[in-house]
Amino acid sequence: MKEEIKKLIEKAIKDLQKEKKLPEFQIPNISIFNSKILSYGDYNTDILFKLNKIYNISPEVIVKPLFKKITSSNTYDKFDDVELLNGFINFFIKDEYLQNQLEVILKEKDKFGNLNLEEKVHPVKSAKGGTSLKAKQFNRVNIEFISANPTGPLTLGNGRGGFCGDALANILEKAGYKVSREYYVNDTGNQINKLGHSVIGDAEAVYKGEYINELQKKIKGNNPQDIGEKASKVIFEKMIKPSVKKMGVKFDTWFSEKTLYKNKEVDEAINELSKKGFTYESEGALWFRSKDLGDDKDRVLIRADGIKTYFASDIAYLKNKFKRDFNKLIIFLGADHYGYVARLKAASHALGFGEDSIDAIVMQLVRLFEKGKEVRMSKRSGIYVTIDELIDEVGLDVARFFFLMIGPNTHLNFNLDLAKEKSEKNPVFKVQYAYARICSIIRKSKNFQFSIFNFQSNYNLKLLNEKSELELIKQLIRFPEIVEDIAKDYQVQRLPKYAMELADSFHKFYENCQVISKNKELTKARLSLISATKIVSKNTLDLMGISTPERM
RNA sequence: GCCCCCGUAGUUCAAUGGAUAGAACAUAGGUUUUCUAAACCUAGAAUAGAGGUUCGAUUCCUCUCGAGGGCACCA
Repeated sequence: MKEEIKKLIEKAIKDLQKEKKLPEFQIPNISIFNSKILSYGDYNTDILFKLNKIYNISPEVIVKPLFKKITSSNTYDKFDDVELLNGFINFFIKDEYLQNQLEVILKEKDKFGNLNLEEKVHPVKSAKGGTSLKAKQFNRVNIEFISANPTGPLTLGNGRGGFCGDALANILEKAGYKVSREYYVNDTGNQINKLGHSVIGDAEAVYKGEYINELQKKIKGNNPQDIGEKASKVIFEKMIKPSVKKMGVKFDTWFSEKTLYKNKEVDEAINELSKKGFTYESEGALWFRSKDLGDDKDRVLIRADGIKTYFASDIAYLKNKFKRDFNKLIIFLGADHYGYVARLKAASHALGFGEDSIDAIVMQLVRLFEKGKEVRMSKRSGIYVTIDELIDEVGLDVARFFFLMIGPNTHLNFNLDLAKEKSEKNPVFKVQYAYARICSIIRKSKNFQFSIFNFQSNYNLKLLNEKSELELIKQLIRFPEIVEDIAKDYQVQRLPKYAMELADSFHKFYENCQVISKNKELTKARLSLISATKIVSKNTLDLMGISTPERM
């Protein structure tokens, strides 16, 4: 709907420009809002303010002709009213249009909300000022998340990134992108050595916890590197992979850092940077000129002792991803890895891939609180809550909803006791309950020869004219808009919020309208409505990876 | 010291620069002979502080206060 209003306004402005009633100018991005207040319609736009601000077009000049243009086109097959108020244009959707949308939902079913966003990518301006002819398409997306070192169990922080990454991947797929989920396994390097020391239990031990004690029983020896590798394999296979499975996340690729070394890709990457003049030697080490490319300082690729840094393999990894033909990389990072962003973008630029091919989503850390005081979580101290513990305590659905509700920029204060208590009152149940209620009604409706699978277009949907019925349909048609918004700004928390609003609208409808009644026509119309609601609820919950119980 | 992020109701969180700042939990009260009361209805309750930009600021800018993270030839 938002898209249609946008087009309507764009066309009106263009027409006025053709008629010389408006000067030529590039039409800015037109924002369409869901109105918060009934009297302001269903949707509204602030475009008049924008035109005034950007092009200094005084309202007197534009308001009347534009408004006339909008209202004179065949607008009224969709709107009851388009009105001008306080500088906003408010749109009131026609009931009939809403009622007809149910048929669309019932036909598209699980495909309702599918988009083709990659076709809408804007042309890119080149550095010289011209506009490049080939529109840049970010349609093959690689999304990397969790990527925790194989040195210990997955923590709440890993879980947060995991759930958000997985949900975003689902949403991007829904929006029409080809998406690949990837976990980067740092199976070589210094931390493996430290893990070895920890298992041996010598003076250089850094990791602590029950699992280290367990590993000590199984793995014997005194070569830290050797033991570290063995231990990390066990951790990866017996802890991380099962946790990921428990989280309901499926990765397409588990990418091993080691293979980058085996295949000489690290050397190749360094050579390429050197050839292009982005490196120099100093104090016996090889440096990358990241400072020239927007980073705080230059970074070491090969240390004076000949060991390649983690960052060197990171560049090789970056190159590898682009070589696999991905043109958009999304990387979820914990706030403690914030420093990577600038150097990764620098590396991407140096390798000849645009900086805008990489989107780093920095998730703020999860902080653990107990009895009002913060407990510092760290794998090294052995104090942390694992994602397994949380799922065991509250269940997967609650855990997912819990993390998805919170925006990535928010510092999350976590209290396990509160989470347990909250699990019984978690809003996810309100959403699932709505779904179960719908299923229950449909089960009871068998006598009406109604089925979602054979919706008859002769059902009289015009009977759906109660306020709560129309409000519910308005929620339903917002679904594709929500998918689009999230695909663009990655703010995953909009999805659980929408799920709650949808459930809310359904529960209100349920209180006001009896679905199964003696009135057969009305019953069929209302069954159509709740069936459409069932579809959209399921589509929403599926994107979040949350189950849809038919009974509760 | 420099960089990033945050500060919103008693609590946990929302709000692409838009109109009267939303939920949930908690608190106080109400609703069930009708399709599931894990629901619905009602009430109270918030933008850390001071300036600035704007027709309009929770949102952008500056400063102050407060919390967290990052600034390695570690990963």
